[in-house]
Amino acid sequence: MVKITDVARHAGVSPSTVSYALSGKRPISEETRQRVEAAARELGYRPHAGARALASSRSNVLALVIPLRAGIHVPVVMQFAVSVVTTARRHDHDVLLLTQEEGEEGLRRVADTALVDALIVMDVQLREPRLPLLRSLERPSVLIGFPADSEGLTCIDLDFKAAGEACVEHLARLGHRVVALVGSPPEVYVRQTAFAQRVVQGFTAAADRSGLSSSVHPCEASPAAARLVAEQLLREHPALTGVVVHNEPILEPLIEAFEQLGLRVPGDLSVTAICPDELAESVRVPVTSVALPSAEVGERAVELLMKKLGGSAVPEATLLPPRLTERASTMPRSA
Amino acid sequence: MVKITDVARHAGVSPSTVSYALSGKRPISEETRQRVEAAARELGYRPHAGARALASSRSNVLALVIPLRAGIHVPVVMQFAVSVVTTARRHDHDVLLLTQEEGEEGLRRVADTALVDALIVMDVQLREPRLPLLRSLERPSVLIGFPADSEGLTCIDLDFKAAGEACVEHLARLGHRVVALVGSPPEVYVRQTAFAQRVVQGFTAAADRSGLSSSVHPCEASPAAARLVAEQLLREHPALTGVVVHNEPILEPLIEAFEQLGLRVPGDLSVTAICPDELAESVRVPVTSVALPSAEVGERAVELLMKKLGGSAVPEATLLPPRLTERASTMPRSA
DNA sequence: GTCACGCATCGAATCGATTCGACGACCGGA
DNA sequence: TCCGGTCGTCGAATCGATTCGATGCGTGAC
Repeated sequence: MVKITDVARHAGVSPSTVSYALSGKRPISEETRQRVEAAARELGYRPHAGARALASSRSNVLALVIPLRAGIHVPVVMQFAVSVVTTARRHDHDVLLLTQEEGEEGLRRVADTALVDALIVMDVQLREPRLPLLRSLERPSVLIGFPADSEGLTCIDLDFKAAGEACVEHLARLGHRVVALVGSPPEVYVRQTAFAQRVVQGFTAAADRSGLSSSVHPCEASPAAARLVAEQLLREHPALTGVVVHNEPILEPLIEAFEQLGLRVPGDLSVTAICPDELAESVRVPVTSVALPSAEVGERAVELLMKKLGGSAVPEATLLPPRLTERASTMPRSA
Repeated sequence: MVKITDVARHAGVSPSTVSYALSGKRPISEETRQRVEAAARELGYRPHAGARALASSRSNVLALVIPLRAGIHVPVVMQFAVSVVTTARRHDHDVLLLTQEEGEEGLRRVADTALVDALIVMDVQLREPRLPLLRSLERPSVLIGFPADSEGLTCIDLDFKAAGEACVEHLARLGHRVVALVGSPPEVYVRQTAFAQRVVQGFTAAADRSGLSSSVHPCEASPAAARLVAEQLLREHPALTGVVVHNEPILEPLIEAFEQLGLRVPGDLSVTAICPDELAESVRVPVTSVALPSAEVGERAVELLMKKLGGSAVPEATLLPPRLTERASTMPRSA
């Protein structure tokens, strides 16, 4: 292993000068800097991560806590994770992967051992048990999602309430009067996952405001369950002409089920969804949707952390406004 | 931050004794050990990761390189990653997440800075450009998948060739004479992903051995593409009664397409797949399948690394034998 | 010509653990 | 009683960087 003293000797300067030349934390003459850089390059010098962390009390590693529970759409998590890693690398940081299984003890461990400088926590619940811990850690964190009491924490997410509203308003504008929300599996609501509830809030509020008749239907993430919900909807709400889907895996099966029941999309039924654009576009009938911007959320989350690490203040709440893209699955209600 | 000297003082011993008491690397009297442990617990002592890494030249971190390319089934990657993290934790290690985007430079960086002790590389190609680098690193690695020349490396994966064979043999045993393989998207073959090719090899070899007529059909991962392939199969191979699917996202759409074309599964067409059990069971007609044991592969990969880190020799190749589970999608060919 | 100031560099302390060699106490055997 | 050998503990060196304070040199002002 080549170390800083090797570089120093090779460049004819002291170790501290090497450090300053490479980090730029103190002015170094152009000529010396070039010499140091050349020496480092020639010898293939790589600062030892542990030594650096010890001396600088910065590990340049972020922790990312990912969920692994049922009812969460895996590709979204993955895309988010990739975006976090990519953005972190742009800021010269690496990413340590933690599963939720580790729980609070895991967070405490990586924070207290100084293994990481900061934390990103996904899948935040409305009543989030980890909040006291996160507040007490000496390391900054960013939550993906909004707990009930986010006081003193930094949170970011798509504005799911506004997303629910946007879908309803879009349908209302097209003249639909009876709408339904097909949501996530029941367990997602039972454990009070924040974003699922907010969609319901927005959906219901906007429907009430616009005087629409509305109903909410949780649904398991299986094609069979989708068919059941489709049948139930037609039975219980015969006048239904607008559907909002917030459940990625069943988007396509649900539309198929409707069509097999004799309803054309969008002819008889307009469908909108809250899901990744990629998914909305891959359905046979491309679906009008509010994008789930996982990549953007990941990127912004890392950037918030970097600001906090840099000592800057950041807003406690960052709500990304919904972006609705019209596609082939919605049209004005036929008279 | 509470450090080892604090614990030492509190327990009335020297720092080195604390270290030995907690690590067990030297015999310490039962009584002192208890005192040290009590002190550590009371003060909430957590060894500083950087300091520990510097002194012991072990970071207790593994690197995991995940693919992010098209045509790879995301849930499999995710399940694998989770299993790696979980197993690593059991061995007191953490996991650093790298994307393939980082390339060789990323591998070199984390290895040379001693940020990680060892590496796990997923999505290995037949002609794998990273091999020379991996061989030259001073840190052990495990590859998920088999490159063409795996000499001197440690590789592990499902035995995809045997998996392809198992599917064909199952169909042959049931009396089917004309079989087809619906495979991964073309780009997966073009870039010579090892596992995809091996399935084809096994499939073809077993079909030839059993005197079956066989054909291979790459397929994009979209329902529309599945429908096209279904139509093409019926057109070009009217006598077809057995299908092997090696493409997770289209498993369900493909079966639906067959049924819409008037073929009953398994009545007219027996279908087997190579995919996670979970997926095979969630299809409307549960599919006879060879399991894709991502969790097991992840676990075994970590354990191989731990052995290597411990100085033990490990086998260069670990091929997990295929495990075929009969479900509702296959039956003997009707006369 | 002298003094003060600034820039570039150096030396030494520091970060917080692990680990090696040494030392004292205690034991049993001769 | 003396000696060799364990067992348990300590002290000091070490890992490889960063960072603070100090120093020396050159420059410009008076």
